[in-house]
Amino acid sequence: MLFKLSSYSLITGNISLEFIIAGIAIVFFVIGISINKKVLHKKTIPTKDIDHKKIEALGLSKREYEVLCEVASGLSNKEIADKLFVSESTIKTHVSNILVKLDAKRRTQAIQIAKELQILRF
Amino acid sequence: MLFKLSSYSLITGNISLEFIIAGIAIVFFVIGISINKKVLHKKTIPTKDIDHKKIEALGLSKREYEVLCEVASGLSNKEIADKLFVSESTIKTHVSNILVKLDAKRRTQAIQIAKELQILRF
DNA sequence: ATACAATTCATACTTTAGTATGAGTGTTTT
DNA sequence: AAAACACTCATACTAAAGTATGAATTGTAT
Repeated sequence: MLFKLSSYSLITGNISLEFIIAGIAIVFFVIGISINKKVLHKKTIPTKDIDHKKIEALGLSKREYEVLCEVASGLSNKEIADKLFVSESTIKTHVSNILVKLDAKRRTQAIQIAKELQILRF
Repeated sequence: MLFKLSSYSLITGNISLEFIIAGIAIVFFVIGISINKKVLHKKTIPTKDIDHKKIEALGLSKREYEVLCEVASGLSNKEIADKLFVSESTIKTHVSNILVKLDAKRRTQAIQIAKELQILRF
């Protein structure tokens, strides 16, 4: 196919040779991109860094975000309380506020939403 | 630069024209791959596919794995029950069995463990 | 100084999650 | 056929999660 194209360029003359070469370059440039995307990077997903601006925009305080991370790691309120040296009551308050700010009904949903918002790592 | 290359091909004559075009194709093919890799996929991490063998090894049934996915998406037992057209009681049974098989104390922990085991997507 | 936000905690309450147990119905395996 | 398994469901219970309300403390901005 490549040789047919080059033969065709000989027939049409030198006038549009630059355009043909440029066309080939563009085609293979695109092929290179798509090959790389579909073959070599078949098993990748984009992972952006944590969006600190979005955390602020949501009105999440430093402590609330800290609690959110622990929730996402699978800890119970009591376990988080012990880890952060506060009462379970305090964690409950934080979690409640987190749910409101993330518009979630449950902590599991909060985790999902937080990840979609790129507030939490995967 | 592109036009200089094409001019060069005119000077050298028609003999190696195919090779020059092929060379250009290869060059831009590689450029396409590298551009795609370095610029567009700067923020990517490898994500393995779901390890179905591991699911089996854990003894998770098809239905249990189905429930696990819904749990991870942030749904409540009742919501999962409605989605799968079974009773909440059934979902509770499934979740309980999932926790035992994943050695988790809570559903949030089960989600974490499942992701570490590459049983769930991120 | 005072208004404000963040953090802490408690108490009381409702809801959801999770456990234990037993059991019925299919399907597959031996 | 009988055993084994997967799926279903119920009831009753305990534990954890989540809500509502009020309040004290501390640091910070005005």
